[in-house]
Amino acid sequence: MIRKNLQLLQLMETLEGKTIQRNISVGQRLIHQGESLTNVYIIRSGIAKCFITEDNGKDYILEFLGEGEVLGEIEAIRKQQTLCSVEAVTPLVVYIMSNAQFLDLLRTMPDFNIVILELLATRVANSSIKSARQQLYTLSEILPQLLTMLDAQKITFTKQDLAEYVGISVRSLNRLLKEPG
Amino acid sequence: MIRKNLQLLQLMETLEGKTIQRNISVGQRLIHQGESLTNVYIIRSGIAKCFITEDNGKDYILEFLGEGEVLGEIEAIRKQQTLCSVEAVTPLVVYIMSNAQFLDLLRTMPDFNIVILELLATRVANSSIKSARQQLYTLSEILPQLLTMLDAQKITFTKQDLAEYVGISVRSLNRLLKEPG
DNA sequence: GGATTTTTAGGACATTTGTCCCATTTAGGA
DNA sequence: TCCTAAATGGGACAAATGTCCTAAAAATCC
Repeated sequence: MIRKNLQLLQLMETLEGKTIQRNISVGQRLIHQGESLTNVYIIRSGIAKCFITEDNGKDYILEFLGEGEVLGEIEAIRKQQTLCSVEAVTPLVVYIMSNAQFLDLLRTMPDFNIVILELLATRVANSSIKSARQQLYTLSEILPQLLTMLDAQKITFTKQDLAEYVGISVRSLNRLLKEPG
Repeated sequence: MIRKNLQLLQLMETLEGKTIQRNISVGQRLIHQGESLTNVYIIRSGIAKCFITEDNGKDYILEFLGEGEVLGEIEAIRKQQTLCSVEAVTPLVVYIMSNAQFLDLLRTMPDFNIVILELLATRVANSSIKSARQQLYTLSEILPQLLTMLDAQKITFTKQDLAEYVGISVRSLNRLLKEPG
């Protein structure tokens, strides 16, 4: 539900001094879908949501990202425009490095390289599992698990965010929250 | 629709002699979901489908993979069991290397490393876009694009495969193919 | 404190999709 | 060529989800 990468977080701590940090307040948008990025961000603390806005105006939340997760790495590696937007769900502290710096670390620091490889592989795995679940199960089968996960974290999401995460309308979400119990 | 990676294909050609090849016939399953893998495969020719089977017995096709695409790299990098199955849709020729060999290439061959990084980044991007589309649009909005793509390729998929790719039942697919026209 | 905006809840109806089933067509094997 | 199995097409009904709308509750601002 909320991804973390403590390994990378540790690694970033060893790099302090070489990186800049910035604070982002709730609701502020760090990355705008479709723009060109010049920096890569790594979350030091807080939670962000990463979402795609489609032409019909609807949003789909891909993931909630927490400590040690990277933003903009896909774009830096592929040298393309951003495919999603990122917004702070709680106050954020992020490390900032330029694309060039990021690519350089990948090239020259084996530990960093392997951590990013693992992170990307994990992203593929998670997003594959998520979309398979959403396509093959009814929401009433998925929701219980989701609610359990939510209980485990201390943050409360808005209904809107929850609905966008599972890819349904708020109306349907409300219905589901009522009926099965 | 059918992913390819010509860059990696070229790279593999330069490595011939160091790798083994194998032929896979139509319908044969190369990778079984949940098993432990000891090898990484790279498609030299042909098309494979990569799919997840859920507990309720339904399948969801993540991608169709063609020339230069890799199989089992996620598992080799993460050292975990396979998250999906892979089956030959057309006859396949694949390069085979051991996990150790794959990880070694990543470590020692910068070109290989960057190609795999790009490939993983592209996977994340594609799968994100695919699931956002499927959640936010009605199938009747997606199907036309899909059919256009299909036309471009020469292979014909079974209705079953098509339905599993878009995550609906064959019945619904048939309905959609009738009505809008 | 009162006004305003955001969030939450849910009724009513339309649309989409699934399930179950059966008939027809196609492809392959003996 | 005949037989069987797989693939295709579609009817009828059920279930899931969306859309539109309205009202109450909660949060925010001045």
